[in-house]
Amino acid sequence: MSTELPKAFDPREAQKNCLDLWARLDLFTARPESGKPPFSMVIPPPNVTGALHLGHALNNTLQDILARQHRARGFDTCWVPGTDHAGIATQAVVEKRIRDLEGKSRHDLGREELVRRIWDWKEQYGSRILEQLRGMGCSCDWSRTRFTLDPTCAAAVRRTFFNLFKDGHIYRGKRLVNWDTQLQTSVADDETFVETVKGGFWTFRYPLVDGSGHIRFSTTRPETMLGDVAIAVHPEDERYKAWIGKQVLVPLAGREIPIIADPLLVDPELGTGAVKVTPAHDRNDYACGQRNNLPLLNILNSDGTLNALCGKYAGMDRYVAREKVVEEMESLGFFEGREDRDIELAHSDRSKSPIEPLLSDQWFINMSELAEKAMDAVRDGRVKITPARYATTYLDWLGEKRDWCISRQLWWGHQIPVWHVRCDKALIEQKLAGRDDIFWREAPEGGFHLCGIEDLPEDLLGAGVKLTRDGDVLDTWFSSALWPESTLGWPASTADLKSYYPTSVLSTSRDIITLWVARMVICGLYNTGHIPFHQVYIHPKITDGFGETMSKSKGNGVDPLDIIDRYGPDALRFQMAMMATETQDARMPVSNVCPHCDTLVPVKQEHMYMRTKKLACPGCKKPFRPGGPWPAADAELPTAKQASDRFEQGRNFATKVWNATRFCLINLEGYTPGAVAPADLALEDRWILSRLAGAIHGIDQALTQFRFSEAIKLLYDFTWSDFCDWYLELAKGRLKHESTRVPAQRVLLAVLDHLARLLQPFMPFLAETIWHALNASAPARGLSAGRQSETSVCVAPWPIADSAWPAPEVEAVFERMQRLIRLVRETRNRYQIENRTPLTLLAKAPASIVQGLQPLHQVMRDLAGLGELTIAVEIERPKLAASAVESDFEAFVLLEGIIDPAAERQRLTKQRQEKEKAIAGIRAKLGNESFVQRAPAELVEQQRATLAELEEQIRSIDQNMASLPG
RNA sequence: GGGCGCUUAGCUCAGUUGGCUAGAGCACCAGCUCGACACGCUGGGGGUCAUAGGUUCGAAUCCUAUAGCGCCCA
Repeated sequence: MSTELPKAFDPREAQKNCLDLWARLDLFTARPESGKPPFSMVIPPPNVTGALHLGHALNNTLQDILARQHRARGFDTCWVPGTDHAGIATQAVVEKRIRDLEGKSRHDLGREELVRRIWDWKEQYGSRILEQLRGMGCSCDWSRTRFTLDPTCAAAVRRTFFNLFKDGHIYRGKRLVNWDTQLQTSVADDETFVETVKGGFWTFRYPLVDGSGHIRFSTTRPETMLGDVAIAVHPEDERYKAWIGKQVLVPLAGREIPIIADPLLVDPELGTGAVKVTPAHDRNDYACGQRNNLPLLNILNSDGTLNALCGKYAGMDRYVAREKVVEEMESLGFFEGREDRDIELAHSDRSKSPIEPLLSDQWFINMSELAEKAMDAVRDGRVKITPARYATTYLDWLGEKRDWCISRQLWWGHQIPVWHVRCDKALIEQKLAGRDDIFWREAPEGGFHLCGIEDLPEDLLGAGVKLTRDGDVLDTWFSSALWPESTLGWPASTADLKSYYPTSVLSTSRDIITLWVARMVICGLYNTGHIPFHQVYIHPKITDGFGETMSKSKGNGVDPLDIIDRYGPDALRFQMAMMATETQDARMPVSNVCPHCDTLVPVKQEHMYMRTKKLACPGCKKPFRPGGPWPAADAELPTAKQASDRFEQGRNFATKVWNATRFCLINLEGYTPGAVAPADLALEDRWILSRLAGAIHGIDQALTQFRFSEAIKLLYDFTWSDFCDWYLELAKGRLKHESTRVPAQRVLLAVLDHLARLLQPFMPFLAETIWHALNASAPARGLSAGRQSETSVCVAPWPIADSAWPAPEVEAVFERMQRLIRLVRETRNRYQIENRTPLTLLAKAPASIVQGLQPLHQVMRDLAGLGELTIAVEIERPKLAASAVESDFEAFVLLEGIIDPAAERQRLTKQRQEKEKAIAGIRAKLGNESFVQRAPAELVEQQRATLAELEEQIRSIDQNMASLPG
């Protein structure tokens, strides 16, 4: 009953079939009631608006390997998928769309309508990336899919905020933020970019109040003089030492401010050595203000105009005011001059407008106490970070204990559950007595802050006292920080929480160790009293061929969907695992795929950033547009997809495994399942089982330590070099004879069965397809009793090596045989002897080795193409032979009769003459002085090297001639 | 400025606590359509392990310095 498989593995077909099968069998749903030990992970939730990129492909392949391997090992595996609402990124996408399509701003729509529109968008596109992950084979528990804004997560956010507020960890304070005056929101540091703009550098002076002189200083932003609260000088600066503590007058404001000493803010070598201090509008000044207890004077409105504090400048745009201020200072005689200067200015990613540092009211979490506990969790090993060096990143950052600003001036997100009210304290005390779902405290700006677990009605305190809800939303990282417990149902005490929290492993990228990992530990400990995960694995980064991070705007990225399309999901996963080495980031050279002829054209650096608009294919000479950040399809030129030939290895491997299976199934004639007694195992069977045991052990070890690359390499080498190159070749002989066929089939199938199961976590589509092919032809297989196999390889048990398999002595014998066969093959190649011509091999070795090799004689004859084979303790040294002398044997491949010594001598003589001729040519060149002096140095060097090589070759030829008899 | 990492074959990377002649894939060369596989088979060439010192019986591996590259934080 042999079934012949199609010639090649079809990844597309396999993907479709497997996804259907897995969905139908519902294999990935976790079952806390199963009684199995739990293994759980939460996915780092990708942005809802996002699409799959290589980083996702990498991280989720690695997580899936862990999930699948643990499932196979009998763990109740729960891998929670989900997406993140990604505050500003998502809001910006939808806002831009509305602006483009309808010409409306968010203020035109209003808060409620905008949020509704974003939800619409989310419903439409929000599951795209999860579908793509499913297409990669990720075995998430899709029934547990979460979204950071869904009711379950919202409940966790609400409870956490409430508790933190009640416990006094949350406070309201002032902070300098990056203010986008156009969108009128603060933006995070990583949402800004720096651009050089033309600006000015103005020098002014302020008079000392006691009339003893003037102090000169320079600035790039003259309008901020309206908010100056001090002039700072270096304490060691002899020019100003005497003036420290004196008062100067800010002429525009009529304000007297002190001259202070600050060694950190002031560099006495630069400019005049005196610096104006505007703590409300500059980061460095702010820090200086904190150090020196200076007041904060905010001079800006949220739209970038000057505020009421600025007198006659109030309401004026800051850039207009800049000019007016200079004019007035000049008319007062305090202006000294201006020079042009290039200014490095931060701009908002979203609106492209210049960022204004602005002092504003924000909500903060005080980190002093919370951070310490999170540090302890890593220090005492409850949370283990791999690679260990990243613990430093974690600890250093938490050690700074910088308070976490959790408010954002956005509409998309969890609105802060705090209501402001101004009324008598007595009223609140009276109305809220006995309420444990509402907590209140006095607000620093006057009135009270009320925090509720549920939304509070406006008239909570009575008709005359209106509650106003805080308009800000929480930082997206706030809800992400609760992800491990919120996805599992906290604050409710659910079965999931009980079974799967703390989670087993968190796998993520190194650049969010601080933003995300540290905060999850903080919140997990605070909310549940337990760490959120036992292990943190930090995966490497994939860069392009030049070591640069891949990005859309650079056009140097590879789209995983293109890779799946071209090479299949298993090839993508194979390569991702292959690249996950411990020490360093991996480069992935990127190519454009010629749309005309499918040639891979490597991306060069000059092609990036749309610098090259048109490329000619080196293959078909036709033009195309390189892939990358192109705005829209070009009617004139087809745009290339991007790919990388690195993925060929995985594709080739899949084909190799496929064909090994095919071979096996073609040779199933007469197969019956049944046990193979150890005594019935041939030497090569014992060898492959020993190798298999080694591979299983190595893969297990590697995966425990997150050495994904090592694991897949072991599997690759075992499959290709041991199983295919040797074992299959050896089995061919036995499969031909009826007497030896059945045991050979049984072992072959057993090894292939193990291979499919080992492959499953890494290349699940391939493994599953093979599994089904095996099930169709040999549903019962295995060494012991011919075990009936599972419907899906995903639930087939992870291989465990039999303790009887490892056989180092067998491996030693086998390895000796391989060396002997290679000697014959090498000789054959060297003398260009046809495969059909039988050779004679003589080997001299100690008795034990002679005996060990005895069972392999037939196999050696087959694989080396030997007519005669003698391995003995005593051998007469032959005259004409290729020889190898090794520690455990001496071997000769007879050439007598194969090669006529006279003809061989003639051949060698001719070869020698050719070499001599070449040498003569090069010597002539090198002897020519003008060549040596004027030719490029590397060319000369290369010629010299070639000369040396040729001379060496001549010596070898001479030795060969000398060994010829007669 | 502070921290972390990297530099090994033409390219991309392995190389675990120091230990035989430093490995793999791709690329290259030669030869193979022999009943799994040309996305393949067989063999081959190719490395001063960034540089300079040091520790050691022994260093790609440990230490110091230098050069170059990358990332994070300020």
